[in-house]
Amino acid sequence: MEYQTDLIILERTELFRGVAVQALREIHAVSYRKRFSAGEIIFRQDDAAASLYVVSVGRLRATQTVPDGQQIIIRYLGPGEVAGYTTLSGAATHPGSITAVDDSYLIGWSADTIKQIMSEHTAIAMNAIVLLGARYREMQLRLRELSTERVEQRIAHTILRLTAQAGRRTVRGVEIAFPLTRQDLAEMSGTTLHTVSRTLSAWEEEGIVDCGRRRVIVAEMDALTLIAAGTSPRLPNRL
Amino acid sequence: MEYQTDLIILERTELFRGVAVQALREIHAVSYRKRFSAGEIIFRQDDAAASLYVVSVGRLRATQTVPDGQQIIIRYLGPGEVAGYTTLSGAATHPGSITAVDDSYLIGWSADTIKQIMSEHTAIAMNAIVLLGARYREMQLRLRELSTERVEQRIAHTILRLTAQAGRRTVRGVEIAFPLTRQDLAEMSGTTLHTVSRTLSAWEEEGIVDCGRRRVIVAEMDALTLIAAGTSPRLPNRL
DNA sequence: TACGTCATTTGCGCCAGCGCAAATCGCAAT
DNA sequence: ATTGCGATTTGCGCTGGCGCAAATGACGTA
Repeated sequence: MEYQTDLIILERTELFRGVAVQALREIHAVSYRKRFSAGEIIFRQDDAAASLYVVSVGRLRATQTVPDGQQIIIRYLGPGEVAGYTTLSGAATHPGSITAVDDSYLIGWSADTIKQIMSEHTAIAMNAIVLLGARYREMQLRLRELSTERVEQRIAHTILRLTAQAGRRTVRGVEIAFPLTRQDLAEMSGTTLHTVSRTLSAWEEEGIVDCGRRRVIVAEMDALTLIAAGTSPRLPNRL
Repeated sequence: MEYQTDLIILERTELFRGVAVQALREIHAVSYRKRFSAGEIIFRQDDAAASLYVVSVGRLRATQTVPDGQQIIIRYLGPGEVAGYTTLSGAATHPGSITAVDDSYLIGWSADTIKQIMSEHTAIAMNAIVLLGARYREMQLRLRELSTERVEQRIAHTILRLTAQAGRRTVRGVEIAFPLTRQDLAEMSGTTLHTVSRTLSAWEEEGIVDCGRRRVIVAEMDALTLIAAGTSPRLPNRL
């Protein structure tokens, strides 16, 4: 049944979209399965790029670290998403690290295998192009946000992005479906955990969010969207 | 001879690397040539992504604009570089604008044509993946810089990147080979033209750079590299 | 040569958000 | 329960760098 599950994941993965089931079986046959516990490191920054994974179960976090210890979070990866695109694009080493934030099962291929697969299946190469294009565009957007918006807007955008990617409807609102500290939010928004904390407290007071330890629930999506757009009334002393 | 020149450009373009000359001729045969004067717009943000260009002669600037008029510069494109990768990756519209900063000649293909070409030549699809991967990594790097570094370092990084991309050796140092305002530098570094001006003035005083109207020459590459790395002595009142 | 336009420089004041530090809280394990 | 650790909150002071505005300078044009 793991076999079944993995096949279903592969079918749904952007990278393998439109590939015939028969081909998918072959691709699956040359893959390997690997388990990582929460906190384990999948790739370490600057390690040789030797494999590519698709997340089957769990969640990963991609980060970039600076020598002095600071780091930023590039993105989170959920089921069906691809970790290690660097392996596709032929770079020698990983530009960042990838860590499991939940216990995770990954489906993997060696660099050679995946290149072989791509050259045999044009559709997959095309999918890779689409996938990388989308990520590139997302980065452009974030770069723009970071350059032009103030902290409150950026935090709002970050949270909105997370709900879109891993939101779960609950009675109290949309919950981000994995543990997330203030520090994490700060590393995604380009600020400090202190500022995130203050901002969330203010929003909580207004009933826009409802959050606790490592948990964020968005109660009023619309209000958050307004803040993200920068069109919010901008209360004189929101903080 | 334009035909000759274009073929040489295509041969050297990352996108067509490793493609047989014969195939390249065919690819060239289905392309069109287009001239843009300095200041003309090649793509407008949110326009339909209908074509892809390779720069033959000249230089382009890719930007992203926010409704309120602010913009950031994503990158500059010189001879041999690809404008409109969005067309490759199947997005409906351009995520930003592209403008000619010098008089430029571009070699273009329609969206359908380029997709056709890619599906016939796997090597080109692979090149596209490499190309997008490199750009994605560059964006990750810039995002990290913008999140973790202070203005002075970011400006230094920006200038170093530009010299690497379009540097020209002169007796006075390495010159950035196209007109570049303080505002442009600001939009690449995530700051304001005022701060860029102040910073350059300080550097000029120390003999690190030598710049004028729309022109930057780096006299002491090493000093700039140190500043970029954040290891510079950090004079108490550098500004 | 004079003029208009655009780029650049620079002074000055201010404030968003950072850094530090201390207190509190919540969860898990013993 | 108790203890311990990590997450979170919050107060306080400071400052990097922004915003405004005015002056100056460089270049193209008539």
